[in-house]
Amino acid sequence: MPRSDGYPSEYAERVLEFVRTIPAGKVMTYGDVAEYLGAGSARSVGAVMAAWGADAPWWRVVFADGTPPSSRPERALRRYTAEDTPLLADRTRVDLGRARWDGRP
DNA sequence: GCAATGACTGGTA
DNA sequence: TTACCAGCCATTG
Repeated sequence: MPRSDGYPSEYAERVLEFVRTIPAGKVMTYGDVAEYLGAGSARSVGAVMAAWGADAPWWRVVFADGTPPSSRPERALRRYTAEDTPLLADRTRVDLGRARWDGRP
């Protein structure tokens, strides 16, 4: 949910900008985003995604175990199929061993 | 400004 | 394996 003033904080903008740089077929964990960003924490990144993630590829940011966030996991799984993101055998979690982005082009 | 909230994580049992 | 816990910090009321 956006701020009542309708404008994201500077921190939120940085998070969203970085998430948009994650290439299709790759993912990062909340903790990774915070680390590469050099600010905040996994929890705070989650807060930003919950508030502003709708305008970003939120399905490319997952829990540390590869589980996609939100109350709409089916939406995320559909994206992974479309982007050829590697999944685990159960097809409910991302295979972080192969899909985790190192942050380098 | 303070307290509660949560799309987090790693440790412990 | 699952369940629970303390620490974490931007956001909200």
